Amino acid sequence: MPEDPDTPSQPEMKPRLHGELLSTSLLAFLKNWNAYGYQLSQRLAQAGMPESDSGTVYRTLRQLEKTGMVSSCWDTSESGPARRMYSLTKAGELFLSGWIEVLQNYQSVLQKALGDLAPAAGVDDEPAAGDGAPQD
Amino acid sequence: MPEDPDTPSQPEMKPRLHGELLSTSLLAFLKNWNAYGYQLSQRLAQAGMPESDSGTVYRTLRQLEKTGMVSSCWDTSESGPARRMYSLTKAGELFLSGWIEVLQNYQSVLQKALGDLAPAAGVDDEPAAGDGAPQD
DNA sequence: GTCGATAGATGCAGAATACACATAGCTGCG
DNA sequence: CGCAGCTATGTGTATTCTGCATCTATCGAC
Repeated sequence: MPEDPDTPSQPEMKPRLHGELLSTSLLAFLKNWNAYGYQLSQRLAQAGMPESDSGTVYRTLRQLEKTGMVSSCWDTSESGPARRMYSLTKAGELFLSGWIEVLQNYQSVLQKALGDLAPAAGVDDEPAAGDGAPQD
Repeated sequence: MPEDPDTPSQPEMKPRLHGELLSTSLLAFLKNWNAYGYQLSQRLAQAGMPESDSGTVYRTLRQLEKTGMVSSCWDTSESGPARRMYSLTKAGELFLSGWIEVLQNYQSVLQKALGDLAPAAGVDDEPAAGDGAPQD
């Protein structure tokens, strides 16, 4: 399909939860709440997150298990298909807390940029690097 | 590479900034501040973000331009190699503000989960996440 | 038996990424 | 000059990740 000058075939830039956003969201849910994939997938949607592919959720959970962030076991106590119950490991907690600084910086960057949302004291034209004056 | 039973070859789960985290960080920096790739790459590190591959930063910027989020032009006013100056477009601003809701939910999820884990920081506490505690 | 909901997983094509490397302009220095 | 080192932007490529469709399987209702 040739591209017309009138119809820009720009790829959509719609928000989607995956990668580290998804991983950390899952870990966060598991912090105080053991759960299984299907449940987590639904909570994500209920929490107002952009819709995630359930296949990706399951794969992400397995990968988190492979890296030792979570552990799982089958739960057949209830009727219905067996569920793989996940729980956060020590390593997962550490990883999660390590992400806090990253996320806080990230939030800070975004809120500074958006000015009106951040109740910060002063909004400068220059981006304050937070840790100090950037020297070139 | 075969894995030795002695050396746990678990993939490292270190925080890394890419994908939408990287894209939105770059857009945020450009909100009030026109800049070029090398500069942005350094600001990212100065802002406390995990180190990002500069190649990825350049490619991400080009991709953001392709999707109309930013625009660029060469700057040869200073001595040294030419710089590709980027500036945020209207579409970029809209996309950025559209991300705020996602981010607020994301922050809310993490902050709820991390409540007791997070180091004491003067982060604004705004529990407006719609639902309450997760329950079965 | 068939339908739908639950619960988990995989195959595949296309996209994104990390790492190494390439290019080019400029500065300092012996 | 030659040459190293920094600035500034990119590319090649193998690997990984993602979205979508599809598949298995259990259970209750009809």
